[in-house]
This record gives sequence, structure tokens and C-alpha cells, in this order.
Amino acid sequence: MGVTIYDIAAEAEVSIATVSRVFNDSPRVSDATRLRVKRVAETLGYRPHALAQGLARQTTGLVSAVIPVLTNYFYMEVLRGIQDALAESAFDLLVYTAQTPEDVDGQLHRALQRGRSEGLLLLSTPLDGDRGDWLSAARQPVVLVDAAHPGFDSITVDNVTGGYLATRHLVEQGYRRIAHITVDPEPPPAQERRAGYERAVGEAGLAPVIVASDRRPHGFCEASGYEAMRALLASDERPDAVFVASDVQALGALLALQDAGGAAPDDVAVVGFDDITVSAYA
Amino acid sequence: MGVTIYDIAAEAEVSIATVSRVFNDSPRVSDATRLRVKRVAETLGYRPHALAQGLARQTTGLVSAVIPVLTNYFYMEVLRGIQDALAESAFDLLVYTAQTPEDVDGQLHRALQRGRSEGLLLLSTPLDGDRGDWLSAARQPVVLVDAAHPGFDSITVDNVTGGYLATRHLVEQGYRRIAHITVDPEPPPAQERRAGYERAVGEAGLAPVIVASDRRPHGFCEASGYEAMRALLASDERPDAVFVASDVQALGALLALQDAGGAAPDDVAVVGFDDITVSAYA
DNA sequence: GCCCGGTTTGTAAGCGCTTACACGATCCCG
DNA sequence: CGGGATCGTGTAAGCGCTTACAAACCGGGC
Repeated sequence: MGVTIYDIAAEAEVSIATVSRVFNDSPRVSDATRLRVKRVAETLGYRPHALAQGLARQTTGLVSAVIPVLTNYFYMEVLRGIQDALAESAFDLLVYTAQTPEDVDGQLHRALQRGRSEGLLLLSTPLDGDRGDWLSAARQPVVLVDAAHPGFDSITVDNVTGGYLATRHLVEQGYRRIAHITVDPEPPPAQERRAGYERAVGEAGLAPVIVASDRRPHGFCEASGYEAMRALLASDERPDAVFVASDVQALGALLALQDAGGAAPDDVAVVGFDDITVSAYA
Repeated sequence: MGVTIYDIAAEAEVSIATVSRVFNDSPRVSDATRLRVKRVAETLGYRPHALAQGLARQTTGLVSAVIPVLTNYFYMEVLRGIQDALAESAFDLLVYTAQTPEDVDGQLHRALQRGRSEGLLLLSTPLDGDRGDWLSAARQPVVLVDAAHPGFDSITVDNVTGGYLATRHLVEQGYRRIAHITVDPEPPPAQERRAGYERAVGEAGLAPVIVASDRRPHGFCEASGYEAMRALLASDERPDAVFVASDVQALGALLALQDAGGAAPDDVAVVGFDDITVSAYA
């Protein structure tokens, strides 16, 4: 079916080794031969067979990314960043997305299939229980994104500082009643953001007001932010600014504000965290 | 390094063929042998090597998706749908995203590397020029999503009907001055949506008002909707409803409305097209 | 003319797995 | 009790490519 190096070798009257060398830019080929092989390959429309190359070279040229939930702006941005980085390299990207938190292990299993990818990017997934051991057993480089674990490389968002800066920004703008919206149960990143918030609020001598709304299935969803904002607006001590733990929640919070007839930032200022494009609407 | 079927064969005292048969659920293996092999494989931690399997079976178990721009909610939803469908099957997903329209060909080239994927999903990419011939030369199933071409399977959004229905919805709500926001240059899907809009407006005996805002680099961006909406609000014949060609533009339009001190839908109703989650804010 | 070093090319052994074919063992039936 | 199915297993030939090693060739110095 496809054109192989044998076809080229026959046509160009050389051995397959020579053909292979030409395509691997080996210096041990005379210019004349190189040219002839290249021309034959061109006319025959040869394209190397990735699988076969992989087997022989013991490498796949693939990297996989396992993502908890795809429909979240934050992950899109991360994915885009990954693609940018990979574009330079010779690696292609396998994407595995879990539909539910339980599904993550299944996707991981798929991604770690031997001979598939040779590197794993695991997004926002805490390495609970034996998942850590399990991952190291896979014998391939693993990078944790937005999560950390001793023994693995990781790229994390500095949530504490981020939360601190966002809150201090509000303080500097002159807001005095600065509330914080988070979720319950509170995942580690949210805890850190809250810690940053608390520090900033404390330094400014203000009183922290924290609303943790419990919403399934995904804590960081719009509805969660909506509910929390409603509660805040209805409270006696209505805040004049809110630092929301995630942008998705921030969207919900904005909606609640709008529904209540208010407008950001005149009425209540809203700041999200992830700084994705949508933030522009805050 | 990795455990191979040879290791298992040696340990279980059978031939590699038998081991292979066990893992391929061939019926031609006695229960006793099957059990023994499975147990040995288990203790040795054997995992089949995807690459080698692929080479031998002449199949890769991979499908690729080429996406024009990743940071667009619409594509996320599509991607999620693809993942859902693939989850059932034994295929894994390679994602290639182009950063710019020109980059699409490059990504296609990568995706079509022989021996990589055995199926291509091409999103929102018109098959201009010789791209069609070029794709058929790749000898692998291609499905066009949100684009059409004779000679290829395709899944498309019925833009005309969609535009018609969205507009008629506004008509039925009692709105009379219904404008349409699109982009210039107008890609085929937008043209179709406009056609649907024009039909609905015509049937209702209303006058079409169309604003096409020219914004780079991506026509369907927020800024584009923002500008167009500003123009509409400033016009003499200010509309009481707007059908926007895309949700992303609709977001921009809403922002413009808000900035101008108006609120949807009391002041001006706004309807987007793609019906993604964010639409809930419209 | 011969030997040496360097360059170009070929031969062949994998990479880890699947599978057509062949072989020996069982089994059933006349 | 022999002959043909039937079953379980092994042998070996790939899949398309890379690469260590060996062979062939060429030129130059002696």
C-alpha cells in the first residue's frame, strides 16, 4: 500500500540502509547518492512510517496530556501553551480528558500504555494514595501542572501570591469590605488562594469575609459563583469588592450581580483568578 | 527495560505465539495455559507495547483532530464530543492546533504523517485550492467538521436553519427592529447564518439591519462584537434585538451594551449562535 | 605494487508483536 | 484399531525502519 524504503532502494539501486541514512541526515552518504535517493523518494511520494520508525528507534515522538475536565477555560489556555511548546519539538500531543474525577485513573492508564507516549503532563490532579507510586512505575517523565508532589517535576501556579496580589490590588483601589468566594470542599489551590487573600486582608487591617459554596459536580463552576454572590449581596454587610477563587466562578458571580441590578465595578468590584481571556469582562 | 512477551513466554514455559494469543483473546488456547500466562504477566507487570502492536497489526489506534484555533469555546465543545465518542472505542486522540490560519497546512502535514493516525477530523477548515486533492492522497478517512466538501464526509452545523430559528425566536418574542452582527470578510458559515436571518426577517416583513465589523486576526472575536454593537447603539434606528453570528461576538456585544448602560434583554435582546455554555449569560 | 586510512555502501540483526502454517496430540466413529 | 477431524501449541515470517558491523572502494605514501 504505502511506499517503503524498499521501494525507493530498488528504484534508486541502493540498499535500504542508504535510503534510511539519507532520511536521517547521516553524513556517511555521498552527495550523488543522496540526491538520487531524494529524487526517487519525491517522485514516489515516500513518507516515513512513524510507527516503524518509533519501534526501531525506541521512541514514539508522542507526549500525552491528561486533563480532568476539558470544558474549562483554564485548561484550554494550558493546552494552548503546551501546543506552543511542542510545536518547536518533534513531539505530537495525545490528549486524554476525563469526564469525571473518577475517570482520571482510566485515562491515565490509557495514556501510560507502554509504547504510546514518552512523557506525561498531568493537569490539576492531586497525587492521592498510591497514584504517585503508580506513576513512577510507568518509567516515563511526568510533569505535574497545577499540582505538586515530591518526586515529580511540577509547574504550579503560585496561588498564595496570586491570591495575595489580587486582594491587595483591591485594597489599593480603596475597597474596604473585601469578600472572598471559594468552594467547599476546598481543593488545595483554592486553600492557597484563600491564604493569600487572608494575608492581604489581614495586613490591611480588614476583616475577612469568606463564602464557600458547595456545588457539584465541579466546584469551580458558574453556578457556584452565582450562589455565593447572591448570599453576599443579601448579607447585612454587603461587600464592596469580591475576590473570587476562579474565573469561572467569577463569571457566575458577575451574573448574580447583574441579576441583582448591580454592575461591576461601580457597585461591587469583582476579581477572578485565572486571568483567562474572559476576565476582560469582569 | 520493559517486560516483553518473550519474558512471559520464558517464565510460563510457552511460546510467544501463545502469549500473544492469550492477550488477543484467541479461543485457541487451553484454559490452563491461559491462566498460567495471565498470572505470569500479572506478576511481571506486563503491558503490551502499543507501537509494536501497531506495526504488526498495521493499525495505530490513533485518530487526529486538526483545529484552527484552540481558544474558542466552540472547539472545546467539539473536542469534548470527540473525546466522548472515542472513549468507547479503542482510539486515542492526537490534537493538532494551528496558531494561525497559515499554520493549518503545517499541522495537517504532521497529522497525516504515515503511520501516525488512521483517521482525521478537520475542524472548520474550508478545503481551498488543492487541499482537497492533497487530503485524499493521504488515503485515510477524513471527516470534515463544520465545513463541507464533495468527496468527504462531513458534519456541519445547519447554519441557515440555525440563523433562521434564532431570528424567528426574536420575532416571536415581539421584537421588531432586529439587527444582525456578522464579520467582514464573511466566512461561509456566517454567510449561511445571515441567509437564515434574512429569510426570517423577510418573512416577518421587517427590514434587515446588518453590521459587519472587520476585525483581525480572528473575525469571530469579542472585540468584533463589541465594535459592531457600539455602532448599532449609536445609530438612529437603534434596534431592540440583535442576532449575533457567533457567541464569542455576542459576548463582546453584551459588553458594549453594558458599557453603554443598557442591559439585556430589557433594553436590547442579544442572541448568539453557537449555544455554548457561556450563552447562559446572554 | 602494496598497505593503510578514510569514505561510501551493503548485510543483517534487531525493535515487540501478530499470525499463517505446520505439527503432534486427542478424540470420535466406523 | 486405523483414519480423519479437532484442538493446542510452536515455528517462523513478516510489519517498516534503524544501525552495528563488515565489505568494498579509492587515493596516497612507501
